[in-house]
Amino acid sequence: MHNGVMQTSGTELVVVLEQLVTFIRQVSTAGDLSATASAALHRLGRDGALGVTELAQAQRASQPGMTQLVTRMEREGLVRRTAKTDDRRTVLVEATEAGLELLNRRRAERAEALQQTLDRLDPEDQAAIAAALPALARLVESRSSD
Amino acid sequence: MHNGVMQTSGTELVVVLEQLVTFIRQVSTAGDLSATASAALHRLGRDGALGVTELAQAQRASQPGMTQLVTRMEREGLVRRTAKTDDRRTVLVEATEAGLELLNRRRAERAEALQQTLDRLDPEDQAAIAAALPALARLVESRSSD
DNA sequence: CCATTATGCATAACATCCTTATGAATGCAC
DNA sequence: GTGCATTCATAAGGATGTTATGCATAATGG
Repeated sequence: MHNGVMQTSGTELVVVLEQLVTFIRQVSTAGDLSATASAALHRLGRDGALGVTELAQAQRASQPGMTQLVTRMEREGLVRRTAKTDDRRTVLVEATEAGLELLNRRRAERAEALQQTLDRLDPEDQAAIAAALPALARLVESRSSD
Repeated sequence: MHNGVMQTSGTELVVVLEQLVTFIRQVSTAGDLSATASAALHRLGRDGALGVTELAQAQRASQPGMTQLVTRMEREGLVRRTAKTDDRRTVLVEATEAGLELLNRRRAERAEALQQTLDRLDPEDQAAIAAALPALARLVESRSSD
């Protein structure tokens, strides 16, 4: 490549990401989750039990909306409400086994679809993407800690 | 780890993309578009005028749903309905200037937010991402032509 | 060339999922 | 304890999606 300045362009990255977003959105069909439901379940899978208000803020959703979403997901067996021992106002929400399994299934759907597309690329392109993965991981990492 | 080949992993890419997706979703606030509206407008901006049914299929939405969405976006001045000369059943939908401008504004929002995060990365990470951009562009390119 | 069938869009009725406003229970500060 | 803050739930309504259906136009086949 160049040895000069390799300017990383947010604009170019956004254009690519926009298309990957629609791609991913169309591929993940298992479980019939709304966007908010998917994101909330994802969060619970990563961070463990959270309060309803906490979860709502994390998803930029209203607290009543999150209460209702939790009720729906609870009815479908994806999450469980538990009491917080030291504060009886708080309701902790955690993913059930079925919820975690659904997450994995959806991720597998996406991964497989992506993999098929990756496999059709030139080896050099595949290598370039593979080489950028750690950097992209750090990008989202630095993002989530604000 | 256990082999020498630089294997591009769909699974790892999906994990990173999932987080970038939520990031982007939270950043794009201009115009207050639904996910479907954003995707449809994006499509119109890229591919020009399309029929309502065509547009619905592209977004995996129902045709009546797309009719209603087009009606709403038309009311907001984002798209325009025009007649197709050689088939009077078909209604062609195209983005207006205001629609295209809104697309650009949303993209700029996303790009700026991403850029700020990119700027905080190590130069090597920035370079790795920049180097992977053409490959990622080809990835989505090969995707959209199916 | 006319009857039949297919296609494309719109409308109606309804479901889902979000919002704001508000209430009830619990915790905290004084 | 009284008053205020916090947390979740409920109620009511709005936005946005769905399926079922109708109407206009086009294509097809005797």
